[in-house]
Amino acid sequence: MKRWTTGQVSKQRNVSVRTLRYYDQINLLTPSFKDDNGRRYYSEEDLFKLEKIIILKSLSLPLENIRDLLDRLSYKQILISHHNYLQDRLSKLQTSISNTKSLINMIDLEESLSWERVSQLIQISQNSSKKWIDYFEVDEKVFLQESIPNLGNNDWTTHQYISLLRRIEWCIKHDIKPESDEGHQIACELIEISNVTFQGDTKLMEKFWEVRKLPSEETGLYPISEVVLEYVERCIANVTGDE
Amino acid sequence: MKRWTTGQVSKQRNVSVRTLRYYDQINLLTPSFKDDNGRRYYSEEDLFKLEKIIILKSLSLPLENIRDLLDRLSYKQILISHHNYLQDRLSKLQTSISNTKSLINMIDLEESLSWERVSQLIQISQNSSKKWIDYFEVDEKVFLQESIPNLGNNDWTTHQYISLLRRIEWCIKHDIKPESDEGHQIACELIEISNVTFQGDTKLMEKFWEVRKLPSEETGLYPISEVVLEYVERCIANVTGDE
DNA sequence: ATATTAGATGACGTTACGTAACCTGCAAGC
DNA sequence: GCTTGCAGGTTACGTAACGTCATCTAATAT
Repeated sequence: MKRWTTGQVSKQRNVSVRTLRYYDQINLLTPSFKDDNGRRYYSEEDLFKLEKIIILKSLSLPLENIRDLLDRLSYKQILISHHNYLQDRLSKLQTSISNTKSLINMIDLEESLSWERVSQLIQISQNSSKKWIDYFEVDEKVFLQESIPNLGNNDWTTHQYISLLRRIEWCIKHDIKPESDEGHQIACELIEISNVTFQGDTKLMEKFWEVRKLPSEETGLYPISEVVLEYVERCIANVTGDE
Repeated sequence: MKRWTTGQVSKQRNVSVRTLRYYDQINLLTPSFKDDNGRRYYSEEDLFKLEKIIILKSLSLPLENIRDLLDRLSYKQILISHHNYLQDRLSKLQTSISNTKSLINMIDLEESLSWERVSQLIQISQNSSKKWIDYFEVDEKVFLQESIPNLGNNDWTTHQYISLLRRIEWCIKHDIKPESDEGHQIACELIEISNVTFQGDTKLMEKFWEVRKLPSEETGLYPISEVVLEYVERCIANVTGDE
């Protein structure tokens, strides 16, 4: 049976020796064997445990909780929750990116930017209200989401739409034509989002846009005004007619 | 001229009152006006400054550096570097997700998973070697990258490829046929990556795959063995012949 | 024989605040 | 007039997850 010293584990797993000693100290990961001189030796099982710890830590749950959970969770459970977590961050990131792009565009267009605009856009991407525990209860839901991705409760699409709609409203207000560069960009992003959401299922997509036209009380979706819809259609018509 | 108290700013910008006092304390953001009683009052300019701070903080650069930089950077510069940062994180996140998915798949296939596999896949997505400064020097490069995305130095595609190649090698070693589900999945992901990279330019794509066949010394790319290439081609043939 | 490693321990430092204890000025209600 | 509550203030200590010395020991390399 092989055993590794702190230094070896440190290099292999890319954690500091100090960290390993710390984990020993707080009884999170005690090496399964100790020398007469107090040297730590880690077994293969210990390494697996460490791996678990690293993953759980990346869910940003505190070490104290990890200690309590570690033995009660299977590798698969951990990985799935990790996956949930990553997906969540992905969606938020994408919203952030889209907003940041909008801001940069606005600066280019306006030179100076109005205060409300900035604060509105930035505020959305802030607070990460979810706690780590949220990534666990889901269970089988993941696999469902994997086969029918990004529809319904997965909120990144929604955020994306809302962000785009804001931009469109802003364009309308500032009388920027759908034929302009900004209009072109909006169309492209809209198409991309639709593609991601419906994965090429054009029928489903059309149906979705039909639903969008209904008042929001009936659908529970973010309402879209007639003006915006018209604008969107003109944007897209402009692009698809292009080539 | 309007002025806001700590409490108002706190609510509006979603930072704690303590944070505002702290920023005052360390001379990062001193309100432009103070009461006889020591009450802080923030001007609109102060709020803009706070916004800058929040963005810079999200680049995870320490407050001390922010203090030194704050007045020397325009809003646009900050936003662009922020954008760079977000893009970087996005690419890493996507690699992480892909790796995590692979791991989950492996558990499903093998029930137990081999140690080396796990560690290999996880290690890639770790250390974020980049420092915040890296997001600044770039300047005009961003816009170039925006028009020709994901080619060359942008390393998320590379990571994706490498991760996929690892999976393929693993499949070959375990004698999993390209016609299997796993093979199908690999083909799908390959196609998706290619689409993202080349944005539908099939000619460029084919050329790229030709280049891939050359030995790596000449191209500087990650080398692909003949076996793998053949496997890939069989996977893809299998999918495109499908429907 | 000596120098260099690779390990160990103990103690203090760090960041960006949270939190508790306690004080102040002012408007509203009794 | 008095209390009460609230929104503001200060001072001071606490926190997480280690990083960073300083100092010590055992084993290996030259």
